[in-house]
Amino acid sequence: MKAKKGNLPRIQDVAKMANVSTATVSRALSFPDRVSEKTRDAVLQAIEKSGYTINQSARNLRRGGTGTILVLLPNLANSFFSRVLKGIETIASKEGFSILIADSQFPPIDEAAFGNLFNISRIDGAIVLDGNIPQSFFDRQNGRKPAMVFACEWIPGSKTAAFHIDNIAGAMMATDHLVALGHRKIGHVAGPPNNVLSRDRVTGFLQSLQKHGLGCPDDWKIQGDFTIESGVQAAQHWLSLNQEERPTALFCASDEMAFGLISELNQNGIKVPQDLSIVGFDDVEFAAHSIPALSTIHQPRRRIGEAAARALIHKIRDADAPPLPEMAFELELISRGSTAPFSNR
Amino acid sequence: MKAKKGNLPRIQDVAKMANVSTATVSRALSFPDRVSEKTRDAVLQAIEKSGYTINQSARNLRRGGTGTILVLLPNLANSFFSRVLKGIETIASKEGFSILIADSQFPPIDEAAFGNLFNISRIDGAIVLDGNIPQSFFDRQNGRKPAMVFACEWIPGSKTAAFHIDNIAGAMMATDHLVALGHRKIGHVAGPPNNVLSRDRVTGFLQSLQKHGLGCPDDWKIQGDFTIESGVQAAQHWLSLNQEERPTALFCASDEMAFGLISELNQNGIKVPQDLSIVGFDDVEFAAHSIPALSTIHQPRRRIGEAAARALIHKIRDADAPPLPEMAFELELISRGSTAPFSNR
DNA sequence: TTTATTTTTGTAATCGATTACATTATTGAT
DNA sequence: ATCAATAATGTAATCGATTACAAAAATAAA
Repeated sequence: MKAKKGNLPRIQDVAKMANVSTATVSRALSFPDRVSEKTRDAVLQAIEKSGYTINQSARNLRRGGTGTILVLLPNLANSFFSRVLKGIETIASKEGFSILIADSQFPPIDEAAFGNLFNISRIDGAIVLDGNIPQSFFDRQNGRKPAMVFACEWIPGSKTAAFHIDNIAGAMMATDHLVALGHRKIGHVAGPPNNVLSRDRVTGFLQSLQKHGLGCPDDWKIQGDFTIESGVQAAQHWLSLNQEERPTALFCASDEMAFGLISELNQNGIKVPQDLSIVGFDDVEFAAHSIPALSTIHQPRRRIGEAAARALIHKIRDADAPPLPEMAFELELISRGSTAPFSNR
Repeated sequence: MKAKKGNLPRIQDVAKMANVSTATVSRALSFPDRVSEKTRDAVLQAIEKSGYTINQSARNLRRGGTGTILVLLPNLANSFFSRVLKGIETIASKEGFSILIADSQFPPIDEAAFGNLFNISRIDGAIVLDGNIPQSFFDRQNGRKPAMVFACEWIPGSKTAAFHIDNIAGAMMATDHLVALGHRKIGHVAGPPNNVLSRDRVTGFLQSLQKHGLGCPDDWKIQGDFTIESGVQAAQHWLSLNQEERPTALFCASDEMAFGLISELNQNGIKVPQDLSIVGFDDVEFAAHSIPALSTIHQPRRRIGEAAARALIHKIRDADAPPLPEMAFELELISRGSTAPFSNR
């Protein structure tokens, strides 16, 4: 009962075995109802016996779709994204899509590489988690483009649906928390300057200060890039400031930076939160288990991933359907051990 | 200069535009040397002008390959894997392969889902990072199977090439370190019992103890599952032990568990390393920045990923070629702040 | 110049599943 | 029992690129 030539069994082989036409086999697989029970059983049995599996390339070619969605993220190694990915995967696999994952920063993606990935013959749609892809990469595409949504990050001004939290509000919550604890000298460790998230978080930070009649001198605004390492550098910067004029609290635009910061301060004998209060952003898994546990803004990463995936699949299935309703993702300030009331000492 | 019907431009359209046959266009793309410079330029120009991109499904169908490799990992959310992934991606993209990533535990993969993924018409090969896939899933396949290698984990007894460190040696290094610090009462927080890594690490742990004439009562062998949460539970277990008969040092089979452990102990007033020394395993990025910084066994995750990808691609290109030479991955004990010499107090 | 060799190009079959359309079988209504 | 309507199945064209084979063009050798 082998397929001839030592090759894989084809739909032809199954058809012959079950004494039906290839069309019937195809229908038995794709539209079971359109086939009588008797033949369906025969087909299924032939499939089982032959070990037939569908040839995806052939199906994709004929159907003009791939059942694959691309997830483009800035940094695979950053644990922040893995939860979002998990949300995407949950939905995608439930809906019968595979996901293709690519890292847009490493190796840095150029137009050619992008064009090769973001191609309707490879993918049905894409979820883009990187707001720094040049808009021109998308515009350059001819013909039918894959469906697309943004998640977490987005390109400002783009019309494409984007699923993300309100970063300004989040930053305000974090800063308000520090103010409420009695801090008046509050600094900020920012993300990379060309990043939308960084910008919104700086904005929220400043809005909160303004609301409370506080200001922030330039050297309390520390430039980082979301990595642990840049948190370490931020600590160096803080240590270099005049002891009397240092902030007594810092809002970090990411948990990772907060960890680097706290660790480096600790090496230098500075205690968090006694000497300095720190709030992070994201509530990565580890935040609850660091020492001290990190106060931070929780964002529902997994739900963001799920929402983005749902919206994308919706768009893939019917490009002209009205988009799914926007949803708001709730933020939550989680107060843990890294923040404490201001004390004069 | 549009393709007709509002559809994507096809190779036909390019051919017409460049006044050559489709065969020539195809050759200009796949074997530039087999085409005269003049026609090549004409073709390239036509491609540029039409915005043509190749239809991958058609190419895959005809060529009988997909240019895609699957990476099957147990848990996307675990930061351990992201570095390995990065290594895989570096090589894969350099060699012109895309990677398809799937999570084997969530949602738990069943035979049908596995068969759907691990299918020669979808992928050219797979890198499997999960040693708990039932062997039967692989055996059940008919016909030509995708190429495959294991990385990090593997199925004991399988003939398939596997790229991983010597876990027994690593566990011995970790345990030796504790012994060298003067500890005599040493416990172990193990990984999930059905996991090859756990088993080898337990073995190495016990071998080291034996070498030094030490033993380990059963209630110093704590069952975990590699997660932070199970580290927290291990701490509870340790705390529940009779104060006089507790281990003074613990070897954790993963850094994640060590973090959970240290954090929970800290909550209960136990200081690491003063009251208890702890070594982890893996040297995840955060290990250098936790408080205290974690002593651990460094494994070159990225290089493992690269080696696995290289070997797989080698196999894909020529299934019968002799396999690439095995390589040893060096381990390193990184001694940081979580371990200290035994003191009687 | 003529012939042999090599390079370049074209024609048309092919990969394997899907589906429009045509045909046959079945069911139900009268 | 007859006809209409519906269900089930089959035939063959099709998706778009690749490539075996054949033909034509260019180059080298005589």
